[in-house]
Amino acid sequence: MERQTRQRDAIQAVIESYDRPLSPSELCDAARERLPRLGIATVYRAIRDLVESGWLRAVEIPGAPARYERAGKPHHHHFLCRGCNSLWEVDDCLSEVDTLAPAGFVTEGHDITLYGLCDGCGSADAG
Amino acid sequence: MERQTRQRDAIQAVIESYDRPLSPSELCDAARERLPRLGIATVYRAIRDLVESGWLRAVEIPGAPARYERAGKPHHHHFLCRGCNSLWEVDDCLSEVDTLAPAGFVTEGHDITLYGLCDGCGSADAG
DNA sequence: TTGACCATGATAAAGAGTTATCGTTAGCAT
DNA sequence: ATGCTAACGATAACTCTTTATCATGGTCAA
Repeated sequence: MERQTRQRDAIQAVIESYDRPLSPSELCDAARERLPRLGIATVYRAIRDLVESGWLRAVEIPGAPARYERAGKPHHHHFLCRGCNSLWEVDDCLSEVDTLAPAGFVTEGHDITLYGLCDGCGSADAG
Repeated sequence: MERQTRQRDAIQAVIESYDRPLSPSELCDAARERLPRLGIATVYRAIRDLVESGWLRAVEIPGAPARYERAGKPHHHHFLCRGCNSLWEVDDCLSEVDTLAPAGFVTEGHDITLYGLCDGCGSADAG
């Protein structure tokens, strides 16, 4: 990533403006509000370069394509809404999870994913 | 699944004999030790039917194809080894995780996946 | 034992996500 | 302003997993 283009400006601006991780297609759709002709390949290229440079971080989720969020945030986890399929941040973490592995196993990290309905979908569902 | 065949016998026996969830290809490879000509399509058909009947359960993992384990086990989580790529069971669970979601969110379940090196790979790595 | 028909095995095809291709556009140093 | 060339956009191709196809074989009731 040597040249700063309007496309990458838009992609980075979208990442900064959202408070939750975005999938490549979500990211593309959001950036197209500024640049309607933005191609999905450009989004993937930008993601690759931004992850490589340490600006962006991949968030892997069970049974779904990876989402991406701004790197450098404090340790946290995620909540996947089955209503709107969007991924939300959960600030807290139970650090004790790293002690759960059997004896002899070396735990290097962990992922916690919560499932359910987000604020909006839970309200809509109940109404 | 109306007829009990040698193929399904072998597939179910493999599931019973392993103490960790298996991916379709792992399951196929293991069952081929008994039935060398076993086809991957047969494995997928058996998995579909066994999940449908409630005998087998899918385990979703971040960034990897689903694994399958015997249904009906007590609630537990998993450990993914980056050395041999196999998935292990972790018996304990911190039930407090269901309280982490933001206010207004409805938590219906959770997944915890630990990452690192299993007993065998950790020892091999260290040596 | 026989025979209907379900399951199998090999392989093609589907699907979804991601990457490569290539002619064109545009960022940036000069 | 000019020119080099990285980046773009459209789309084909690829990867990997999963499902469909269909002739053949095996199961199980009679």
